[in-house]
Order: sequence, then C-alpha cells, then structure tokens
Amino acid sequence: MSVQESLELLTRGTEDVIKLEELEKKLKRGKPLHIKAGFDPTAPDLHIGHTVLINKMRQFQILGHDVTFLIGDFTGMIGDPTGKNVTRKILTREQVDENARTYQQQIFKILDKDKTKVAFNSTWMNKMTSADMIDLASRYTVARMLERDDFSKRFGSQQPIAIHEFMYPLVQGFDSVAMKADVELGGTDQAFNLLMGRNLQSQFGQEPQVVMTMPLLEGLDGVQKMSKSLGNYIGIEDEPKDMFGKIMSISDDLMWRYFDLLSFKSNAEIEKLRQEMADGKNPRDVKFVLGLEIVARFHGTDAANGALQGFKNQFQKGAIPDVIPELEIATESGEMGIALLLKQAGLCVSTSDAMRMVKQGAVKINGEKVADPRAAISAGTKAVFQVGKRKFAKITVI
RNA sequence: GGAGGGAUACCCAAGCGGCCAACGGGGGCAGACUGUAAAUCUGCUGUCUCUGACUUCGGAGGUUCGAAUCCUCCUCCCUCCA
Repeated sequence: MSVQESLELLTRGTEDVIKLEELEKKLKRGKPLHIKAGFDPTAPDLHIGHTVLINKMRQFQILGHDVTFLIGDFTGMIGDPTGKNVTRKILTREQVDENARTYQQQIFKILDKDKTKVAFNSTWMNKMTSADMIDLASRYTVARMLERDDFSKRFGSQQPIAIHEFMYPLVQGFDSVAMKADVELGGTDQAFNLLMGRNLQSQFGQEPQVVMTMPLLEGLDGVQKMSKSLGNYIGIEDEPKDMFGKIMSISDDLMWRYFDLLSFKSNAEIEKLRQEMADGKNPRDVKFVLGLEIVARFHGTDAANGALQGFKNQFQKGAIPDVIPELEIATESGEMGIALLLKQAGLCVSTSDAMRMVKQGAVKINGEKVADPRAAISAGTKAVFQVGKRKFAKITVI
C-alpha cells in the first residue's frame, strides 16, 4: 500500500490530525511507528463507543505498525478530570487492577493479541523520584494549564481544582516521552492531554508525536455520548441477541453515524447502502447489515445470523422466541392472582406494575390476551406468559 | 468566622395548611400505527391482599381536627462577605 493510501485509510473517520504533514513524513520513512493509546481503567466493561478508537488502532496494526495499549494504572489513581466539572474520586489499587484485567480480556476481540503490546504507566511512574516529579511539573505553567476547558470553567466558577489534578495531563504527556510515541490516539476530549505529549516530547529532545483524535460515539439515544452511567450503551460482552436488538433500536439517522465509526466497510460500500436506501430500500434491512457486522465481530458469524433470525421471528412474525426461561411458581392455596404470579416470575417489578400491564392489554397467556387484572391462575397450569413484546416465561404453576 | 439560599418520586422541577400519591418536562414501560425495538400518536409510571388500604416530599421531634406546606433541633449542599 502506498503512503498516500495508508494516509487516507488512517485518517478516515478522525476528528482531527495534528499534524497531517508530520504523519505523512513519519510514514514515508517506511519504519513501523510506535502507536500509543491510553486507557483510564475506570470502567469495568468496554462498550462499542470505546471501540471507535480501538478500530483505529487495528488499522495501524494491519499496516504493520507497533501498537501499544497503555493502561493508565498510575494516572487512574489520579482520576482524569476531563469532562467532569468536579474532582473525581480516586480509585484504589485493587479497583485499578481489576479493571485493567477486564480491559485486556476485551480488547483482543478487535486487536491481534500477538502483535499488541500492553503497557502500564506505573512501570515508569513508580520509579520516578520526587525530584523528577518536580522537574516534570516545572515544564508547564499554571496559566497554560488553565487553558484547558474544564479547568478554566471550574476556576472561573470558583469550583475546587485539586493540585494533583494538574498532574494528570503531565503524567499522560510524560508517558509519550517514556514510550517514544510517534502517534497518540484519543477521544476529542483528550486533545489537551494529547497535545501535552507533543510539548513534553520536544522539551525532552524527542520528535513530537502526531495527535489523532476520534469523535465520541453517541449512545443509543443518539444525543448523549455513549456511557455506562447513562445506560445508553452497547457492551461488547452483551449477548448476541441483546446487541443486535440494541442496534435495531437506534434511529435511522444514528445508523449512518454508526456505519461511519464502527463499520469496517469502505466508504464506497457505505455510500452504496445510502444510495440503495434513497432508492427505496427499507432502512430496517440496511440496519440488519450493520447489526450483522457488529455482532459477528464480537460473537462470530453464526451467532450474528442467529440473532438476526431470532429478531425476525420475534418482532416480524410476533412469534415466541426459541429460548425462553422456564420456571415453576408455587401457590399456597392451589391458585394465584395473575398480578402476583407475574411479579414472582420476574416479568413485572411489582404487583402494581403487573396490574397496570394487564389493564393496558400487555399480558398474554399462550398468545391470548388477559383482560381481568384479578384473574386467578390455578395450580397445574403450564403456559407461556408474556408481558409486552419482549418479556416471556414458560411457567408451571404448582 | 459572618449573612443568606436550598434539600420533593429514576433525573430535572412545581407545590408553600385540607381539592396532594403530589403540576410540568425528561427518562422508562405499554398500546396503536408502521418500515424495526426508528418516527408519530395515546395511556401508564409509590406499594399492597388493588373500585379499597397503606407508606412517601433530607433526618428527628412539635403545633393542628388535618402538614410536602407552620415551629424547634440535626445532617448535607450552594451563594455572598471575611
């Protein structure tokens, strides 16, 4: 692949590349580049929003570059203030270790395990003496530190900024020095920290790294960024059918955003799909293509096809899914009210909730709608109970 | 250290003695429709032995026939001054 082709592939989907011509220069040397991407071990599970960045790492890897997955175990104990307007809680060593293990398990669904280096910044940071630390701190000024958006906002609105928070960008930047990074990848919210790396590298006599930022992926709601805490995420460990279902639930607009950032399809292929939809193809079927690709990436092709089939059965034909939980519910007097039964079966959160569901016509027994919220189910009944479109259980009443 | 302001259901936010299980928005759930779990419209959204009962409005007491609403103390948060 020519340098020009590599450049086009690598910059696809990026938010910003600083500086493009430096990247070109580095690529032209023909030697494998040191690619760095740091992860704060705060979230125990990766979601597909994180994979936007990892996909980019993969592209570098395929082109023969040296990719390092840096776990910020040291910085994780500081807590990056980015994006938060409050001082973040400091993680314990145990939490950091646990989260780091989970990370490693999950990234290799995308990256080639044999070709990926995993590094921890505590390796060099723990060796740093107090004098070294002060030397590092002397390389940047408070005024420039306050240029960072969240710092300036907090400073301006008189919210606290702990001194140690200033260390976060410095340490992250120093990581690039320690690793002699050629390129650092990160989210747009990381721009300040990534640029710090360039700064410190030149101060330490190195050629500054190229900074590439990737956009943050919107969550299922299409508005806020995908995050665990907002609950609008697709976990990469989600079950195939859940993952597929979540993808199907995104809006038609968001679907294209996901194609751009998550699909390994070429721009030409994506453009073709757009054209087909413009020509009248059902957007649902285009979304199937997206769902299949993503589920296959994490669970394999068979699981992806199974998820698609299950989706079609359940939602297009209104059929009962193949695999539904089976359980027994014991009565005391030989019969039980429908509401209590649904609650005990876990299909409704409370009997009040169950009452509401029945009144709304959402409850079915073997496909027959239940009309009376006070209907009693007698012992010996064995049937499929359904609440809404999604919740099923095969219940034996004893 | 001083002076004020605030804490209401999953979140935001009204209410300021009875009409409050508590307006409105968000979110969530359900129904209809459809092109899908999109979009749109409608309804629901404390618990229970559910046409009724019980427990909620930061915590603990008090006043009152009756309090989320008034009083006292406590806890936490914010703003201004020092």
